[in-house]
Amino acid sequence: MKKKKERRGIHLLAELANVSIGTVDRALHGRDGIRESTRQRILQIARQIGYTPNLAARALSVAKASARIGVCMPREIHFFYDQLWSGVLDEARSLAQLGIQFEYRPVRTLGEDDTKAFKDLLRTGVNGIIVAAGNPKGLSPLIDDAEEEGIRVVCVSTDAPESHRSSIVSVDPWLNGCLAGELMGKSVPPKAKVAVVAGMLTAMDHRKKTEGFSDAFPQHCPGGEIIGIIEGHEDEDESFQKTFELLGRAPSLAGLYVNTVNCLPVCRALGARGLAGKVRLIATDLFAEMAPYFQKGTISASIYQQPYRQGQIAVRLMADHLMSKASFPPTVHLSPGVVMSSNLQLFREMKLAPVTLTDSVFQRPALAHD
Amino acid sequence: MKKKKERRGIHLLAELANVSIGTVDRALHGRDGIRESTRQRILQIARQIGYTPNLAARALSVAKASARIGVCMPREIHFFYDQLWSGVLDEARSLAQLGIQFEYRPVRTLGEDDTKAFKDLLRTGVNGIIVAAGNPKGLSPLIDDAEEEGIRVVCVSTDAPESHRSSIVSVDPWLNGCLAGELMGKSVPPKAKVAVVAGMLTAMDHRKKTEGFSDAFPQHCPGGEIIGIIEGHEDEDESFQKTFELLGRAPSLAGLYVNTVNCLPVCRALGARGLAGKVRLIATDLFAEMAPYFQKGTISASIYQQPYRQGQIAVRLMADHLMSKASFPPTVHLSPGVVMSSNLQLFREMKLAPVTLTDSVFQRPALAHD
DNA sequence: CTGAAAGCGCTAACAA
DNA sequence: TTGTTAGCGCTTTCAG
Repeated sequence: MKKKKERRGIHLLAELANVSIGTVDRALHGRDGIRESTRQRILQIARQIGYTPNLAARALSVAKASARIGVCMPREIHFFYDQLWSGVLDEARSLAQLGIQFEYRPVRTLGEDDTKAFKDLLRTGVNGIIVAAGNPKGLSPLIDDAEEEGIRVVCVSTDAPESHRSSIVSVDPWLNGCLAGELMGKSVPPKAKVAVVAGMLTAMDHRKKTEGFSDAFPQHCPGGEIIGIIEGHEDEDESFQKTFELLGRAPSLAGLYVNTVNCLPVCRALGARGLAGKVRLIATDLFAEMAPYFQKGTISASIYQQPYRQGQIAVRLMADHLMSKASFPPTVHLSPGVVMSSNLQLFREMKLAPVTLTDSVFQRPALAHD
Repeated sequence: MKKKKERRGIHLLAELANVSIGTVDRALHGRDGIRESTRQRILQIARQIGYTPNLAARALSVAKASARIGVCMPREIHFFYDQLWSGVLDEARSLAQLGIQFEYRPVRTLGEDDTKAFKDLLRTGVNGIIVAAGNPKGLSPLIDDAEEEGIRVVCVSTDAPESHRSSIVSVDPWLNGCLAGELMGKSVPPKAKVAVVAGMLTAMDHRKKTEGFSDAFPQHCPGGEIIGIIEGHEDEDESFQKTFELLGRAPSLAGLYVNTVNCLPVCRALGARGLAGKVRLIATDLFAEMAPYFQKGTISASIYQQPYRQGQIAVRLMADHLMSKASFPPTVHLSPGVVMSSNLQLFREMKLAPVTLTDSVFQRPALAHD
């Protein structure tokens, strides 16, 4: 009696359909050079036995000819973007082992030269691009061109809403403002007067956040009023002075919402007026230097945009598509986190850079969370 | 001129060290049957060229003999645990393709028969176990035995702190309570009186949450006072009645913290007293039926324990260890999320179960977030 | 102690 | 239109 070897995967299918694995491959991948009837028969069987491809084998097989993902995001070493990069790089590392390659084109600051970097990526022949679109007008036509040629584009953190990008991973800025507004509305007394410190209202992101705040705050604070909107233009001195001046002018101010990362000057202005802890300050994003202000109670809460996860998810989205033809969700809107002094220490921004000791040449870096 | 083929990985090492790939393998894996000097030489070279193993190839090669992970968690179809299961199952699915197998032993409710299920898993010969330790006293010795034999145990959501489990993935209950306390303290006026609705204080988890709340609340509400702690014993009627009664007794109550998932009866009691929206209600966890109470303002906020991510992370931790000898972080404490009406819709509990259309037999399910 | 070789499931190039 | 075959990088077994 001939001992029949137990076959699996594509071989099993071949055996069941009485064809060769080559034919099975053609059927599964919609390649041509196969009779339609055979293809249907094979697909039918595949469905019946619940066939799923072994991705490890596929990755191994295609090894070099595999997918390449281009990444274009701001470098700006502090604050938000280095976490975004961490998320991307961590995820990239674990995908590298599945044969996916990465091409990085950091730009100095958001929107600076990003069209150039984007074109450059196109030229090097990537299959997908992840981009923080700081400059949507300039980028949109390029994105459309790329998509036209089948190169999928995922925006991360900053959108190019007019373009035909495949997906956007971000915290919706309007909602971000809403959450701040709700939190503020619930933590100041009725009829309270509050103000907003923005970067510059010409930036879509800051405008949307301000709008969200203005929409939500009155709903949660009966009779509440927004008595001022300051533009700090991301300048330390300007932010300080304008805030300082506002605090002088409106001594009854109950709350301040800073919708940019630049909250330190505002904290100092509050301190200088002796109002630290008196005025509810809701900030945006998180970085180590904010910690003391949380502890002193100067900052009441911060709306955290989960940069690490944004990076991680953008990469996974693209990789899942490239590896398994997964379709893109049109948008992935993460919920912003609320940071307060209680949970402050749990955020990765507060951790010392971990000592990564590679105690063995064949160890993968440990899983990171955020 | 003979065209020399470009070698990679283990073959490259072999070539450089002038040995066969078999020897390289022995060196890298600390297997015996190799002279110490050869091993050192090979490791040295590996380090120099920055060798990293191709995990896809490894997975493919070991295919069947690969790792098996056992999972033991409550089934309880509603609320928290089905999200925990989703996280586990989604992550499991993508790992299945890398040759990792899963063995599931759901228990009916937390702590029920979990020692039996755990023993069962040990018997089937898994290499790692993920368990929601509802019954730490019973489980601890079993966990210790398992670890003794090299079977790594990761607790998820509920800890067995006395045991030698390799890691715990959870939201720290004390901190959970703290965050609720801080949020409450900041959203009621000074000298406010608030109360806590717990499940039963004999449960460690509920006690810790209550403690955290009691620690944090007074710090953030000058003169604030906790005037009552109710035990609802997870019983709808009891919770309703006790809350209703409390609200009658203490009409000046400004806030209520419900530290169990069972907040609906409390919402109803508030409604019955005409206090919905007047008393700040901070709940715990999230499920679809809570939505209308958010919209009406009955529930001011909820502390979200990220069950989906807990499951996901526990699985990844174990897989990374089993596949790449990654070491376990002793604890992974996630930050709880704050759910308010603004961001409510972004949580997976609020989404309809998505229609997963498998438009191709070889498609992977799309990435899920939380 | 070390080398050689088979095979994991899949893709791609070539043969028939 | 279909079949055959050579790898992808690694583990494992069997010979030397």
